[in-house]
Amino acid sequence: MTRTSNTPSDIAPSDDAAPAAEGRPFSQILDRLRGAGLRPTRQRMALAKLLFDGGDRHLTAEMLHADAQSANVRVSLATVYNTLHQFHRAGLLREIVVDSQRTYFDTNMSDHHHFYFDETGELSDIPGDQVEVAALPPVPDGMAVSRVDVVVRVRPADA
Amino acid sequence: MTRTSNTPSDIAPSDDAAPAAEGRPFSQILDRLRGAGLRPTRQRMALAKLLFDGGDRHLTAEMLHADAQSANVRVSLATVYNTLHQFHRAGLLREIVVDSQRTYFDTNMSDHHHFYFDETGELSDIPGDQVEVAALPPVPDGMAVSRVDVVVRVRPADA
DNA sequence: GTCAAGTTTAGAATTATTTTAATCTGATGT
DNA sequence: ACATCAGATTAAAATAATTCTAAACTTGAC
Ligand SMILES: [Mn+2]
Ligand SMILES: [Mn+2]
Ligand SMILES: [Zn+2]
Ligand SMILES: [Zn+2]
Repeated sequence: MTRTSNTPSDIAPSDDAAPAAEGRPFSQILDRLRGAGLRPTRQRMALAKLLFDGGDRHLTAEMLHADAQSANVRVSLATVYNTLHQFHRAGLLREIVVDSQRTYFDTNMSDHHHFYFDETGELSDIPGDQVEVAALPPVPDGMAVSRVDVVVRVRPADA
Repeated sequence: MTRTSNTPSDIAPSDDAAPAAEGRPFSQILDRLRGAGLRPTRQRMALAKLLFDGGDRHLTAEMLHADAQSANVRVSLATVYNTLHQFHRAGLLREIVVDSQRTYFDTNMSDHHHFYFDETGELSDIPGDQVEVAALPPVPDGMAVSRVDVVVRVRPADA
């Protein structure tokens, strides 16, 4: 039992023998970070947990930061930004541009597109197979497509 | 000849009998502004000219402001922003989001999509008929599609 | 020409994000 | 366990795009 100090004991101020309301996949997250060459620090672990534990999410740095505070995780906003970008580079998150003035990160890495609700600034997924982008024109010389984004902007239908 | 002071005489410091190198469509622009319920002020006329005189363009407020300065048109950046948004509301310009941190305006109002060159931050048009977005999923209840944007992100092919 | 409403603008304010530089922590070697 | 240091976190300052404020100017109508 050579445990140095790896155990993330204070990720949330819960009892030691927590009721496992949501918290098994520690090793999963750990592996994910390790696999990405990122040290599993307290804050990265906590953020990863918040990000990946509950289904697909679209969020901004501010939102994740708020989430963290709610969960009694102490992280600076700067770290949230750092972490989001690192996760993005590591291929764990997608960055979505639908609104200048707000950068969204998407935990859903599968091939898909988005509805964007202009009013509320919210995003929702459109499964990749429900949109068909047919017949792309030839890509400019020496260039390669890195991604095709389809954004369906919607607003409340009037009357 | 009841001309009060409508003649935009100092849009550029050129001779009075200019060689017409590029400058006929004054009435066109005038009508466009009037039609949009916007007073044809010196700065709006000048900006409209810069915007609509030479083919399709994708530009930011800063870019247009620089353009104006080059053309010896004195406009504040605030006015450029105001004007771009007014033109947009009036349906003379399209606003494109491809890069948080930069708002592009597009003088091409026809139905079309875009290539986005991540490296350089440039945009180029893809004619509407060269992309087919087939099979959109049902739009969420009470919502109506206001626009479908397809952005093909490209980058230099490596090797 | 007069006047009100609409415009322009300098400069301050806001907001999202990045940078700085100092401090801390995790991993490794002993 | 202990030292060590590259890598991580952070408070605070800096940046950059955009918007706001309020005062000064134009426009269009009468
Ligand atoms: Mn954000
Ligand atoms: Mn801009
Ligand atoms: Zn998504
Ligand atoms: Zn365009």
